[in-house]
Amino acid sequence: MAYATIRDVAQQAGVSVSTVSRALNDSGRISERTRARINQVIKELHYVPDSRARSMHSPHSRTIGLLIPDIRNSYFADLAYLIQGELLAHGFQTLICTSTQGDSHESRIQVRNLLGQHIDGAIIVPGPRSQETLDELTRRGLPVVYVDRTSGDRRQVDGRPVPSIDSDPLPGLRDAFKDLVKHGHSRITMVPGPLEESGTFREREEVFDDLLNQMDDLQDPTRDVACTRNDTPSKEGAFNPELLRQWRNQGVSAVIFGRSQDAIQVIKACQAIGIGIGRDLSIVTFDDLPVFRILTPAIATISQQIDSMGTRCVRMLLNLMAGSQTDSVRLKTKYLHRASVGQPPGQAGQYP
Amino acid sequence: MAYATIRDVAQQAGVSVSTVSRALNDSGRISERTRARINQVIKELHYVPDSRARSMHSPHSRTIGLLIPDIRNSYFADLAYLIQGELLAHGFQTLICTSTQGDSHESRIQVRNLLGQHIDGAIIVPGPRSQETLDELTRRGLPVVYVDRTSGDRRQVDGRPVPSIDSDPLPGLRDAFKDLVKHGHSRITMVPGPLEESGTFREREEVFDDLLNQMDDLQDPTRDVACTRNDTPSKEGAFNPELLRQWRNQGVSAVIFGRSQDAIQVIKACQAIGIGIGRDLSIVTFDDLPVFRILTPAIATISQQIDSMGTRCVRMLLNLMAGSQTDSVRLKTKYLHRASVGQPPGQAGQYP
DNA sequence: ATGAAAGCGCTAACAT
DNA sequence: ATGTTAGCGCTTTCAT
Repeated sequence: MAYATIRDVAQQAGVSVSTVSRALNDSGRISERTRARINQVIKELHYVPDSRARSMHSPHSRTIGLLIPDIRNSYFADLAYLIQGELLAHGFQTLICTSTQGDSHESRIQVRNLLGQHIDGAIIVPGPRSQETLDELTRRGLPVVYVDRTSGDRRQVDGRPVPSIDSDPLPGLRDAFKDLVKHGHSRITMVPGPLEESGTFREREEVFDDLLNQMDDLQDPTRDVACTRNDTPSKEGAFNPELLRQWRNQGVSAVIFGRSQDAIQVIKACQAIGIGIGRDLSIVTFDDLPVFRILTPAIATISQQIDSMGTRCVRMLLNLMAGSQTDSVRLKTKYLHRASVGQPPGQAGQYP
Repeated sequence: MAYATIRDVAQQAGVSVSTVSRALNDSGRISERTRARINQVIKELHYVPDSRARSMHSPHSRTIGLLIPDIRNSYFADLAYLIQGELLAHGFQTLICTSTQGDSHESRIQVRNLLGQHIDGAIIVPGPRSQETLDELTRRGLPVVYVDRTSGDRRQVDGRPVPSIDSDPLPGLRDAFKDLVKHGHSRITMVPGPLEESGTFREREEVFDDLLNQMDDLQDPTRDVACTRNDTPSKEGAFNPELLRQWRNQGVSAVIFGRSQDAIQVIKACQAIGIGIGRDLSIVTFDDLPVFRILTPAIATISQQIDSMGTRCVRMLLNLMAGSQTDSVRLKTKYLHRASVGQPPGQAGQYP
């Protein structure tokens, strides 16, 4: 139960604590003999240096905080996995904090905990909590990197913006659009995701709107769609079972989802009431989760380069901690066509 | 960048450090006036007490280590989520450590890190690493609970066994068996999962074998299956694409998976080569992941009560930390029939 | 009710 | 090459 201390080791080895400390850190000169003796004792006593006491001297705790909305989402789980691995490779520990999306009380506690640990930096997926609590972190000039989402134009105490790494929805969204049009869809709508939660969802919606407008001159029918969207009862931007009926009434034949959870909801709902995905309704969603590949039909996705997101954000943070200026990064999204995109109903046989 | 210290607060408030400390801990008597003044200064300075320095006095760090094999597995992600939430509710921080399953070097580092943090206890999903590294934790008499799997009959330094909470495969497996037989299957096999990784998989296999033997008197055909299994080239127990051909040759019409990953592999493989699940091949798998509900056909599962597993293991650990004897717990598994279980090919129309 | 002083486990000057 | 001494930020006697 009782942890052995450096003093126990010193005593047992018949040397002073500082000698043991030196042996621990390879600092200063030590005779091979005493070093061997000390290591011997360390083994015997199963001594492990107390990293807390250790970190009180250096300004570094070699611990990075990772704040993610919900680890149960496989997208974030992947991200966490990658980040923890990368950090470990650089000798840092990761303190993963997941908080229930909405619960600002809980997230406040989490942030407090992080701060209390005197973390060296933080990697954050900004959620709705951001504005309220994140200042607590950035205020002190703690190196922080935003991942997957940006969060307005938050600035650190020194006036520098918090660098972020996220993905540019345009390339993927554009190609998704093209693919849908190619398949004959003219009434396309979007379920962006909870708009109030992150600017990411808002941006996806805006880009979608822009694309619609650009198509305007070429594809008259899509015009209607823009109107369609305003009638949407889910102002929040998340999916809502009511939407299915509405789409049917308005002749919407394709939907793009800004958030995988919503897509999954729709897939379930469609299965329940017998709407054939890829036939009655074509869908595309952001985030290329493993699930989407094994569903029948497979779901077309707009993939974010999650691997490089994970590794690069760590690099960015380490850069920041080293004091160098670090710019925000946008990764390209990539559209992956799959069978969930088919022709609109009533056009069967028209197109290969 | 610089964190405010208790001294800064004391100075600013014009009191001594000990007074501030008292205000922080609600210990001792303090006049309302100074307390208010101190809290005021704390706010102004954004002071957060250093939990490391704090925990050096009490023998408690109020931090629990959580060791899980792979956070990307939604089953473990769920578990981690539940556990972290429950611990937070009890005022504990969770240090989540995920390590690549096989990498014993990495897991050793992780364990070192945990130990260095002077964690108050640990919740562990024992993996292959167990035997080698877990002793490091239990040896000191650190309160440890095993979750989801047991790990041989490891004992702590005081001779007490490490309590574990896992699930009894029998109820679910028995019902799965019944259901398969009811649907007319007589050649059933199992892919238990990586046997060397955990006794859990071995147990599932053994229970499966027992069930086969029990059926022996009643159902002659299942006898063949027992033989089938021994020919299996994957001694490790994990799925292997070769198996599909083999099953076809041997007339295996139903497979039970001890591990969801293997089931997912098979589903993919079947899709690729056009084997119809629930028609050509019936499958059942452990772990009722969300994926299995939305696949078509939906996959029959043997569900573990993950929610109570998550909350109860925390209770067990807290109990242990409080010094009380704690027994191991086995939760019941439950079979959930879904469309992935149909009749064997060639018997269509025979059974409703 | 508050302050002074000792000490938690460790590191980092200073000695020697 | 090793020991002594002072802290790191905090809690906790023991005084006052």
